[in-house]
Amino acid sequence: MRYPAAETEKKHKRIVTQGARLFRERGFEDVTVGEVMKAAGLTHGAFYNHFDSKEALMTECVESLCSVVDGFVRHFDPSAAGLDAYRQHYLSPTHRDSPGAGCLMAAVGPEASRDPALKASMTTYLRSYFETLTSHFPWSSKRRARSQAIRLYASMVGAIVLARAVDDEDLSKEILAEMRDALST
Amino acid sequence: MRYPAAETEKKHKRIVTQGARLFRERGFEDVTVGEVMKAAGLTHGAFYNHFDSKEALMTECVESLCSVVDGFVRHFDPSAAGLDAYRQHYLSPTHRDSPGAGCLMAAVGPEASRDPALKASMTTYLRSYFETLTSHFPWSSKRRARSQAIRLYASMVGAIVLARAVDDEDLSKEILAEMRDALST
DNA sequence: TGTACATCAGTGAACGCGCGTTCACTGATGTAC
DNA sequence: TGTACATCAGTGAACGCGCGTTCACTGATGTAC
Repeated sequence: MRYPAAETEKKHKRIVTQGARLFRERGFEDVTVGEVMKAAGLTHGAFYNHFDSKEALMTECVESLCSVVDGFVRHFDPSAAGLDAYRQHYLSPTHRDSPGAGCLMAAVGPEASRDPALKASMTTYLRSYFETLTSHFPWSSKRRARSQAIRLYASMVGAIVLARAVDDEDLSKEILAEMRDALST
Repeated sequence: MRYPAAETEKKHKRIVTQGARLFRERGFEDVTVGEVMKAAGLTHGAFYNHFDSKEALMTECVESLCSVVDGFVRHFDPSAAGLDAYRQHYLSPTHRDSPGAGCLMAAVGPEASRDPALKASMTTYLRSYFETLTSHFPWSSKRRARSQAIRLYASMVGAIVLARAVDDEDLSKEILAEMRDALST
């Protein structure tokens, strides 16, 4: 049947939102088109009215996260305290345990690296992330802002990857705590 | 036909070696049992004479890398210069471009986190890695050795993940260079 | 030492399943008159 | 305003393919005698 015209774009966005969540939770390959559509409240057959392929959905999900991340970072106060709060949040057990709502790079970085189309989107994502961090927070000097943003982000991504890969809560917390201490200096 | 008894163990090891390489290059899920067997010079049907399942091969591959990593790290001189050489190597474009021969955590950390059996193996792997680093290199003090090893390793993993996720050689090199500079202080 | 036979790792066809994708069909919406 | 009809996003069965896994078969090796 024909559906309300205004609903179509809403449904499209819901598919992207759910895809972005599921892909971060379980990886691009493990999540099926049917699962994403079900999470968006539709059946799998309608998928190809919105996207050319699963690959097209994957890249659109990555692209959609650029502005999400930008908005998220700008939520924090543009002060030293805000930067500290951002760091604390990134390195928290809450973030570690919520990959579906967390950092894209830490969740699917290696998998995305192997797919040329995703890699292109990830490049845009990372550039945008660096620029947001560099411009939003007060770094020790203008010249070193970008360097410090890159170092901070890379270190935090590594810490979350390690903390998530580990079975032992104490070891996992130790890793997060070490990185929090290292970066708060 | 019956095969020379001494060959069986050699073939088993070849399967594990090729699996460990392919899984790091392309991820656990994307690599097929047939591909691993072909790389080991056998056909896929013989696989189940060596392993109960693909999952069993995956965990054995991770376990096999514990001693490989230990041997690799101990190749470096147990001095400040040796530690520096290790850092330089880890953060080199060569390592970035050779995931199949490189760091397991940077190659498949997020994917391994989602599989309980792999996660258990990864925990052993990471513990062993930390212990090797802590005991082999001369850190500023005995008390801070473990802290510094954890911080170093997590930071380097993050840098490689980011450097690999990026399409642009300049940006990728910038990330590696930033982390080299940050850690050589 | 020589002969007969049991063993068992390796082979490749086949199975079952789940995935991405396609397609004929549906029927409320929006439009033409 | 009311009526007839074309539209097109959504549905769910179906297709084709590749994967992990199974299995009947092979035949050189190792053993029994």
